[in-house]
Amino acid sequence: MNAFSVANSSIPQKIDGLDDWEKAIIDLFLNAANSFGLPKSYGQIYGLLFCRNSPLAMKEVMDLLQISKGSASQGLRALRKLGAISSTFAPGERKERFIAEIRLRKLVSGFLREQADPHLEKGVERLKQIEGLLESSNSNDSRLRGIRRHEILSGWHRQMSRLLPWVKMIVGKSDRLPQKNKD
Amino acid sequence: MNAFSVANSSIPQKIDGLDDWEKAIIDLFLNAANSFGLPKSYGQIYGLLFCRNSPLAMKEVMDLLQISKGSASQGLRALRKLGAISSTFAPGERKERFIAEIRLRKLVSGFLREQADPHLEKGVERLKQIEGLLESSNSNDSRLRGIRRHEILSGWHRQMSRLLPWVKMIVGKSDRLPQKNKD
DNA sequence: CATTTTGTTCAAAAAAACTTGAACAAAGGT
DNA sequence: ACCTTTGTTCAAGTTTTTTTGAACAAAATG
Repeated sequence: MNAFSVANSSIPQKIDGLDDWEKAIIDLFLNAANSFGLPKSYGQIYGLLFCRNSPLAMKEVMDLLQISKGSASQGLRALRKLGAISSTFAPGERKERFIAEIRLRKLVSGFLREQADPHLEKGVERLKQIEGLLESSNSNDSRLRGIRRHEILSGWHRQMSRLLPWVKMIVGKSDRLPQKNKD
Repeated sequence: MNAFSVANSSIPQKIDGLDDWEKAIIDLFLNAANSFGLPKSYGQIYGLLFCRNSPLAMKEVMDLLQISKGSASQGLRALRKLGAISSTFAPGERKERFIAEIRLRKLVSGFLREQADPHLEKGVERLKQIEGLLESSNSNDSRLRGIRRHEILSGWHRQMSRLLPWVKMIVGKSDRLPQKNKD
């Protein structure tokens, strides 16, 4: 190993203030966000905070990920609403600093609260609307079909309403990581 | 009620071969598909089939929903892959006819099989990739952070792998509809 | 074999979603 | 009061996804 080996291409790491493994994790969350129907930038932001021990300010997020003010602002706000990140104000400082929530149970329940629960509520309205349309239906065989379908949808709605609380409870109930018990 | 009342605007129904309640249900599934990250047209197609007792051919789907050949073809194929619809060939006929799967358990498990399971598999690869990057990391405090994060992600992966089978089992396990026991 | 029916594919058009950056507001500091 | 820092909002620009329809293939029919 001579002095040149440090410049060797096999040791890339930390080009833009991000380690290679951090980039990989950020990319992982970018893809995950996508599959959850969230904007890619939300995934990047969460991924970055997930990697870090200390809270980051919005400016740092913008610079490290090279995303715009608007994306950073909206992403951070949305993630906080989801309960995926939380913010702290360092004493004396004016700027808000963000940190990732890493408890899976919290992440899942936040996601379900923001995404699934509203749908269940809107579902109730929808069902009522369909009932209404069935009332004012000339009573032919179509109406009976409609009533059947309404029953099926009501059943689904009931089942989903039962399932979600279970999911929220089950995830994270199991053993925590065996290794170090730092918390 | 005189002869004019049948033309009254308060009795809309069945403009394009679809009853009002059917349009409402189709719209419901359109929105649902959207929230599941599927194209709207998939929702419409499923919604239409959900409403009907007898199987529909692709042409009928196209005409009733006023969507293109391409959308209908791709939508029907994708929905069948998801297990959300099944197809039959009427005896003697050449054309395929489609019918909706209405058992929630089947719908959920099909969706998870197609959407969630692949992600879990890709997750294993990702985790290995990150391990790799951590190997070739100069052992500073960043490396330790990386190892921690890798552990956390592994834990999440394990938990999700455990959760999904539960969800598949739980949904639909409960009572079927109380009313008529026609099946 | 020519024709009709049924269905697939895929490049281009249309629509939807996401990101950007400039304009604006609020809160300190000097 | 003025400047700087921090953050929000939103119209316009960019990217991604979805839809369309024309070209193609396969199978039955006369």
